[in-house]
Amino acid sequence: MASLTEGGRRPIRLADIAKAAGVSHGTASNVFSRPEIVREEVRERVKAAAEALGYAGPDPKGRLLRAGKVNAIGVATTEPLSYFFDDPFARVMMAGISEACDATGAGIALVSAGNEEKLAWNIQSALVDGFILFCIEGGPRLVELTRERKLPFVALELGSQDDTVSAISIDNVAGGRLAARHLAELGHRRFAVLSLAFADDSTGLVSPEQVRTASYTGTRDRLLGYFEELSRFGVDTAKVPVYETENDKASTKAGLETIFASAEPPTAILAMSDRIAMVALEWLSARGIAVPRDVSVVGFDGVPEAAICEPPLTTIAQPIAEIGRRAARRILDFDGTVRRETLDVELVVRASSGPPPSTG
Amino acid sequence: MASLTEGGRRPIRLADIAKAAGVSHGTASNVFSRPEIVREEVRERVKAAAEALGYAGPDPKGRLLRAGKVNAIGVATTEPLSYFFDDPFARVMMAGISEACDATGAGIALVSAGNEEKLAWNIQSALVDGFILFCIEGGPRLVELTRERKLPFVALELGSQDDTVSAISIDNVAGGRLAARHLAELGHRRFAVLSLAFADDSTGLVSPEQVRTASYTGTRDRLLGYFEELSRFGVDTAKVPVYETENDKASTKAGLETIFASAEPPTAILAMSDRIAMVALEWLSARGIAVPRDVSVVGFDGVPEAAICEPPLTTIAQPIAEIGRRAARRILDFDGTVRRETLDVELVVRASSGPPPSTG
DNA sequence: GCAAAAATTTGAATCGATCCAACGAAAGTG
DNA sequence: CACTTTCGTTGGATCGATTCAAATTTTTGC
Repeated sequence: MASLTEGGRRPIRLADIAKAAGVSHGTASNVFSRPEIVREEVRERVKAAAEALGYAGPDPKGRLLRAGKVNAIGVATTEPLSYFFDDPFARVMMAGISEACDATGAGIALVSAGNEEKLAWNIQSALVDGFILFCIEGGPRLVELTRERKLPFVALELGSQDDTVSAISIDNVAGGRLAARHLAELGHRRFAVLSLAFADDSTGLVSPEQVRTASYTGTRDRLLGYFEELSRFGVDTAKVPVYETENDKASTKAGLETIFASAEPPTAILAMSDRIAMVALEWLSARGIAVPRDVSVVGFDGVPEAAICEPPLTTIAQPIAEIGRRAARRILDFDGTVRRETLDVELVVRASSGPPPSTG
Repeated sequence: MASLTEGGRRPIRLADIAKAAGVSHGTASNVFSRPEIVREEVRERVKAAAEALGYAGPDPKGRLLRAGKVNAIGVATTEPLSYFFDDPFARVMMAGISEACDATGAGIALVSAGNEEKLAWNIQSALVDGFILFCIEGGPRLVELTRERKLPFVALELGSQDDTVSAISIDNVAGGRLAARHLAELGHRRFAVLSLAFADDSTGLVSPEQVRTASYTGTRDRLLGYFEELSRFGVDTAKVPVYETENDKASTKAGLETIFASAEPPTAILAMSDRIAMVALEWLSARGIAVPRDVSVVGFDGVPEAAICEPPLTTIAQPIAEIGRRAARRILDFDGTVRRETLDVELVVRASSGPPPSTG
C-alpha cells in the first residue's frame, strides 16, 4: 500500500478525493478549509476517501494562487545567504524580524544570490508578500530590482537619501555626536576616525572633498556628528585623520598602522562599527597599547559581541532588534504609504573608554 | 501616472499585456520566459505594452502552480524562529545549508511557530519542495507533521531510531568514546557526566534504568560511548554520576552543585554539549576551581564559541556545516529513497583538558 | 513563382485549489 | 398545505501563469 501512495506517479488532487467520495469539489474543499459547514456524515466520508487515497491535504500552491497572499516576508541582501547567520548585526536584526513574524504566524524567506543576474531572478520569483532589504552593499541596485516586483518593501541600512523608498534608519548624526562628546568630556583632544566607506571602492585616508561628495550618507552623517561635537570642544577637525576601511580586519589594521605612524598618535579612536572597533582592540592589545589607559575606543552599532570582548566596548547602540521588528511590521501591516522612519541611538559606556593618559 | 499603476486596484496580469499588445497570451508569456523564440518586433511591442501598463513581470504565484517546483527548501523546528539566529549550533548548520542552496540558487524558508497548532498549519502551508527538520525537541511530532505533506524531508538531530525517515546524524557512540578515552589517557579516573535529556521532562541524577529506557537515542549513545571506553580503563561506571540537564544554565549549574557536593568530586567532566561545557567552565571559574589544573572539561558539538571561550574547550567536533550541506543536497537532489547517514566526529584538543591533579 | 521547410503565433488545456451564486431538500411557520 | 427560512451542496468562474499541438506566416530552394 505504501507503493500505492509513493509509487503512484501523479499526486492526488482534491478533485480525486471529491470524485472518490462522490461529492463536488466545492464540498471537498470545504471539508478541509471550513469543515464546520459540511454535514458530519459527508465530512467523514470525504476524510475517509482522502485517507484511503493518501491525500496530502490541500496543496498550498493551489491555495496560494486563489488567496493571493503568501503570508511570508522576504529578506534580501546582496551578500551570500550565510551572511544572515554569520554577521552579528544581521543576526540581531533577524531575531527582531523573526519575533514580529512569529507573532503573526508569518514565514521568512531568505533571498540572496551569488551574482547579480541570479539575484534579480531570485527577487523576481520569491514567493513573498513584501521585502525587507539589507542594503549593506549595492543598496541602490537592490532597491531598483525590488521595486520592479511592485510589492511593499522597506530598506534598512540604506546609505542614500532616496525619498521614494520606505526605509528605517537611525539618527547617525546624533550617534556620532554622542560618541564624540563622550570622549571629549573624558578629556580627549587627539582623535582618529576609523570610518566605513564613503563611496564604492575607496579606502585609505579621506579628504574633506571625499566626505562632501560621499554617496553613503550613513557614513557621512556619522562623521558629521563626530566633527560637529569635536568642534564644540575646540578640536581642529581638519587635523583629525579619517581612515576609510572596508569594515574588515585587513583594511582596519592598515588604517591603524597609518594612524599610529603619526608623530602625534591619537588618544581616542572613533570607530564607525563595532567590528572595526573590535579589530582595533585586538590590534592595540597586540601592540602593547593598553585600552583605555593609553587609548580609548568607541564603536558603533551595539552588537552583542561588543559586550563580551576584551575590554568590553563602549559603543553607540542601535536598537537593532527594534529596527527588525518595525521593518517586519511595516510589511505585515502594509498601508500603501512610503515612509522613512528614524530611530534614536544610545551611548553605552563600557570599559574601552576612559580619560586620556596624563601628558605629564 | 503613478496613480494609474499604484492606485489602479486590480494588478496587471499577463493577459492584459497580451491584449494591449495585440498578441495571444502564449506569445506574451514567451516574451518573458523564452524571449529568444519570439520575433524581435513582437517582443519589443509586448515589452513596451508591459512598460506602459506598469506590469511587474510574470507573477511567481501563477508560474508556481504550473511549474510545480518552488525551488526553495523549508527548515523547520519547534523552537521559535529566532533560534536559527541565536543558537550557535543552528547557525553553523544554517550556514552549511545556505551554502548548498546558494550553489543551486534555491531559497530557504524558515518554518516555526509558537504553538503546535500553528506549527502544523505552517508546515502544511509552507511553499517549499522539501523540509529539513531540526529535531532538537519534539522531534517525533515534527516528523509526523511533516510526513503528512508527502514531500521529501531529512531529519537532523533526530533522537530516535525511526528507520522510515531519512536522517543525517553523527556517530554518537564513537564521539563519546573519543571524549572518554582522551580524558582517561590523560590519567583521569574520577568522572562525572553532565548529560542531555534521556527522555521528556526529566532532570537530575540518572539511574541505569532510565538510561536503558531512554527515548533519546543520541543522549543514550553518547553515554554508552563514554561508559564503554571508561570501562576499558578500569573505571567503575556504576559509580560515575550522570546528571541530566536541560542544556541550559540553570539545570547545568544545579548539576554541578550536586556533583561537587560529593565527598570524592570528579577530576574530569564529560559534557554532552558545548553549551553545557561552557556553563561548567564559568561555574568552575567562579568557584575558584582551575581548569584544567583541578578539573578537566570535554564538551561535545564543536560550536565556534568553544574555540574562543576561556579556556578554549576540548570537545568532540561534529561536522556541523557538512551535515547542513548534505541535508540540503538530499532535498535538492531528492531521488525518492529513504536513507540514514552517519557522519564521523573528531576530537579537538584545546586547553580545557589536561592531566588530573597529582593526588600527592 | 511555387512547394517544402522553417520559424512564429495561436488558443485551448492545465496546474490545484477557493469562492460564490444558485439550487434542492428539510425544517419551521401561519 | 402552501410558503418562507435555513442548511448543505453543486458546479462554474477564477486566481496567473505555462505548455504544446495545430495553424499560420515567413523563408528557402529550385
